[in-house]
Order: sequence, then structure tokens, then C-alpha cells
Amino acid sequence: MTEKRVRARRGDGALLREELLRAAEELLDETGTEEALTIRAVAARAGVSTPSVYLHFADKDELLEAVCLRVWDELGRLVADCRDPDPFQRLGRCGRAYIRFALDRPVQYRVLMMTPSTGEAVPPAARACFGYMLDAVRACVESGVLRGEPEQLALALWSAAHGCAALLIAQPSFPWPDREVMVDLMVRISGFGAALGPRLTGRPPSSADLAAALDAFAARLPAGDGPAS
Amino acid sequence: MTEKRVRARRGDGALLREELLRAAEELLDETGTEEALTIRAVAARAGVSTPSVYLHFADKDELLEAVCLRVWDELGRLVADCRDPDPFQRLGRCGRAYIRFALDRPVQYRVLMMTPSTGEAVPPAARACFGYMLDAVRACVESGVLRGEPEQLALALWSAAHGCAALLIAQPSFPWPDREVMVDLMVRISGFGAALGPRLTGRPPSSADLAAALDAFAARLPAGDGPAS
DNA sequence: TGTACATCAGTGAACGCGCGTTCACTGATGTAC
DNA sequence: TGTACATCAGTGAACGCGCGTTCACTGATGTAC
Repeated sequence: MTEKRVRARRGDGALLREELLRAAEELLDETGTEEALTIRAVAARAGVSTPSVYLHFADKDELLEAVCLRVWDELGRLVADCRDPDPFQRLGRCGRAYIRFALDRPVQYRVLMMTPSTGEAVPPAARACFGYMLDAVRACVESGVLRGEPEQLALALWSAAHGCAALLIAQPSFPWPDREVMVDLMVRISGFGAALGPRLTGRPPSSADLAAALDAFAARLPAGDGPAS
Repeated sequence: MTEKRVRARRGDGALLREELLRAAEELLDETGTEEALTIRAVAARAGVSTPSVYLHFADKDELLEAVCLRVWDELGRLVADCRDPDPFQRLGRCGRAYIRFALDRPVQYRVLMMTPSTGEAVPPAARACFGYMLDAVRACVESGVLRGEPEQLALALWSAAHGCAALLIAQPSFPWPDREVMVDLMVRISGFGAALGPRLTGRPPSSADLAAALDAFAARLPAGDGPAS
């Protein structure tokens, strides 16, 4: 309905598939809700009649899956591209990149993560994305800064990042501080928590003892040289 | 459609309201998805004709809001009831109770947190629930075990708990460890992270230095006396 | 070079469905006299 | 104690809507001869 599309040339039928996916993402961005993602709306947005969608997607679920796959891909690439000579800093970068991505693409992120998964199995792109996070965690475990089962640590850190993003997206009217302040706080807390928590298994000291010990620790901690970001 | 309801007595019309809300919650539990929450289904479940719903709720949104309010109330009560002589232990109890509640009532929790809020303002029951968490955090800050802005800390800790619950609910096919293991790990990480993270502002040491310092810290930490739960 | 034809990209119109919502109604019941 | 009536709880049938999906079709285009 927006633009009149020119019919693809004889063998270029697959072009429409890409245009439909692009139209779907635009719709998500513009309407701000996945409810706007109807087959009719996507077709209209791509300048094509409704039944044309069925030339490339068996049904609505398949279209939705394809949209998700693209977002997973992008997110995975983003996480994989986080680099830093120090493994713990790299982990922090991953966390920040993850949360920022979610906040920049709230609707897509919601479709990805807050929708009951259509299929039962984790899509390969999602598995790949988790794999990149796991890599960053494993490097930290190998360097000694993190302790414990890498898979469990990765899931916990993912949970923390996800929770921050998801809550900011779904409950915007809570008394949030500045977005970057929150991202930073969340990354610090979960990072240092993952470093400290598993070292203390089975020994819960009292609040007073813990406070005193932590103060002493913080006072004696050697100063680092790298930037915080 | 399930049971034939007997018509309420002359002045007891409001009884139906409660029965409708109960029917709605049952529907969520049984179908496992909020899509099943149609006005028709709720009415049928309560053994009443569809238009009867409009005797007590102006429209579907109002019904949904009422359902959410009940869940918020229950969650708030649960968090408020977490007690422990040690403030840090109490905070841990809150976190565990929160996550367990979400996992025990996944559909209700999803409706609450993963749905774009209908109204713009935070419902009072949600505000109250946040208030209880804030209380627990404030007690920790006052005791010295946590450092920083209580509101921000509470939001971060809430994010962590929410993330763990939300991810477990929405992505059940990930390689999760046992549920209680995950809950415990998450509470430990976010708790100790909230205690340590804000004490280290602006001084990021290298992974190697951090690992060594943490090992020394863990070795010298006085043993506690209370149970871990 | 011309032409018949198979193929491919895409269409118009319609289907049945479940939904939220409305409207005029019904029949039991408490109350006033 | 009897009865007329206002009120209240609840109903049956229908509305229009947007949706996913299907079906028979159209018309351009590359290809074979």
C-alpha cells in the first residue's frame, strides 16, 4: 500500500522474500508492537498483494520465525564482535552490547525473547548467539577471574542482562535512572557478582562481617590501568 | 460451559466479578497462554453468558487489569513476608521468593511483566511490590553491606531476578541446570555483585589482579553461622 | 527473425473463523401498599 | 396475608471487523523451434 512495487524479473522471485522481511522489520519499528505484524500488513507494506506472501512463507509462523532468525543473527554478530585484551573487560563489553541492542530494538527483542517460542527447539541462530557469550565466559574462567561451570555462569549473566533490558522495555514508567547508568550498574553487579559469588560457596557471613571484609578488600584492591568502558 | 452457575441473589451481583477473575486465572493456568483469555472463554468458564462479563468490566482491558492487580498483590505480599534477622539474608530470601513465584505461575508472570503495560502509569499494586523490595535493599544499605542509591540497587536486583525468571520461562529449551541451582546462583551473583560492584567504582583492575585479590579475599573471609537458604 | 508456448511472479475475490461488543429481552425476587 | 411492581442478574441473537488462508486467474517473459 505504501509503494507500488515493480514485478521481479523471471528468476528473481526470491527478491520478494527479502523485501517482505524488511517490511516486517519496518512495521515492528514503526508501530512498536508485534500485533501489527499481520500477513496483510506486511504484504501491503511491501507493495504487494496479500497472497503473495504465501509464495515465500508457508504460513504466518514461518514468516515470524524468519524475522526472529534475522534478529538473532544480528545480535550474535554484535556479541561475537566484542573484543578486549582482558577477558573480564571483554565480558563487560558483551553485556553492554547485549543490553544496548535490546534497548535499541525493543520490539524485535520482545519478539525474540518474550514470546513463547513457536518451535520447541532453540533456533540455531540463538544457539550460536549463546555460544558467543559462552566463549567470553570461558575465557574468564580460564583466566581465573571467574569460577564455576561456564554454562551456568553464562546463563546467569545472560539472565542479568536480559532482565535489565526486558524490565526497561516492559516497565518504562518505573523510576529508572539514566539508561547508561543502569546498563553500567547492571554489568558491574553481575560481573563482580559472578567473580565473587561462586568463590564463597557455603559460607554466608553476617552482613556486618561481610561489609567490613568488603571495605577492606576494596581499599586494598590494586588500581587498574584500562578504561572502564 | 463448564459448570451451570446458579444466579446470584438480589444484591449479590458482585459475586460474579470474583468468579470471573477466578475463571480467568484458571484459564491462564490450564491453557498456558494469555491468548486463551478471551471474554467469551472467561464467561464460559464461569458458567455464564458472554455479555454478563460487561456487567462487571467495561471492556477487555479492564478485565485484564483486574487480573494483573491480583497477581501483583500476591507477589507483593510474598516479598513483604520475607523476613530474616540479617538484612543481606533477607534480601536473598526476597530474591528467591520472587523467582520461585514467577516460575510457579509462569503465565501470570508473563502477563504481568512481559506484556506492554496497558496503562501508562505503574499500577499501585506494582508500586507497592517494588516498595517492599526497596525496603529490603534499604535495610542492607543502612547496615553497610550494600553501597549506593537504594532505588538503583533495587532496580538492578529486580532486573536480575526478573531476567532469571523470564529467561527460564520464555526459553525453556536452553541448557538450564536444575531450577533451584539456577535460582541460588542468580541470587548469589546479584547479591554479592551488588555488595562488591559499587565499592569498586572507577577502578577496573586486570583480570589477573582481580582473580588474585578475590582468591585472597575468599580465603580470609570470616565464616558465617546462619544457614544459606 | 518470427511466433507459439511453458513458466513464473503475482493478483482479486472470497472463505470461514473467532473475536469484542451491543441491544432488546426475560424472569426471578425483594418491597411497598 | 396478598398482590402489583420496580429492580436486579443475567441471556440470545446478532453486529461488524480483521484476520489467516485458498483458489482460480492473469499477464509478462524467457525459450524452443
